[in-house]
Amino acid sequence: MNEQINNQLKHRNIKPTAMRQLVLQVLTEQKSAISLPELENKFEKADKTTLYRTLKTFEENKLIHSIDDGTGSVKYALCREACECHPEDLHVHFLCAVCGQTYCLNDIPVPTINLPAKFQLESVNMVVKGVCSNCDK
Amino acid sequence: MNEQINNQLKHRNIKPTAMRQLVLQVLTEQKSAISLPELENKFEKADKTTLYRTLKTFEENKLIHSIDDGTGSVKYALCREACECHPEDLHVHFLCAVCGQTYCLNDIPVPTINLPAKFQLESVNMVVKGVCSNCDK
DNA sequence: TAAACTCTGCAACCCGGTTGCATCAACTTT
DNA sequence: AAAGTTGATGCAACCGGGTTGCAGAGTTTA
Repeated sequence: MNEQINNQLKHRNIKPTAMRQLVLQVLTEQKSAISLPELENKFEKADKTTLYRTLKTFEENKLIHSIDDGTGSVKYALCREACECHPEDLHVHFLCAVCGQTYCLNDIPVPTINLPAKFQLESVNMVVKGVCSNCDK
Repeated sequence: MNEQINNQLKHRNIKPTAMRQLVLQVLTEQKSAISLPELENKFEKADKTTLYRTLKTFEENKLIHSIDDGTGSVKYALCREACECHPEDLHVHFLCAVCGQTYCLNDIPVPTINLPAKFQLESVNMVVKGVCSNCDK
């Protein structure tokens, strides 16, 4: 049993059940964000609802964050350890129009926006669409 | 018959049928972006498919642009007359977490992003979520 | 051990979006 | 004007992601 996985769950106050360990394992192995339907396919036999609720639990506890890249299904990716999902933690996401993968551009923070008067900012979703370095050969 | 409406359609090379005139009329009256289900409700008797295809035609011809604000239904808003929906035409959108309305912040262009090497940019979707000036009383 | 609680799995549902197909309207061609 | 062509419209049905209700399995607590 991977101790690292359990520590991550513990760190976010998530009870480490077998399902959750497996799901976190899969998420850790991903290089790009993964959707619920994609996650389903990673398992031979796993219930959609359980995976759905697992992802929700992970998101509520800020172990992962969700990305709506406009492809029709929300994708999920691991948060960095210190992440609290506040506006200052947010980064840009990149959707490749060729391979359909969505990547966290962790090094690119979401630019600050000067909103009109009396507009309060809570969060920002910024998705850049284009061709990724893998597909631009 | 509103001549203005017909000119707009003509300007974008869209044949001015009765349905299209009506839909454009509704879109023109909106202060915020409108979704397909919302548009359906604006009409007593109108088929979802027709409205759907009308919006698609409008979008293809750059009369309107679509906004995925993460609420589950795509919203649409009029483009400005000279808009060609190129990256430099893009502006920020604002979703109010209280009233659920989505506004075009036409005066706020999407900030330029320096992508990693070999990443090509096509377009950007930037949605700021918060509380709008109407709800912040 | 019994009670309380949480997690899991199945079934069913909701809803936005989309497609196929038949019909209708408008515009061409002869 | 009749026939033919094209595109727009309307209906029905479908698809797929997301979500909820509920019962049963597993875990924790007293």
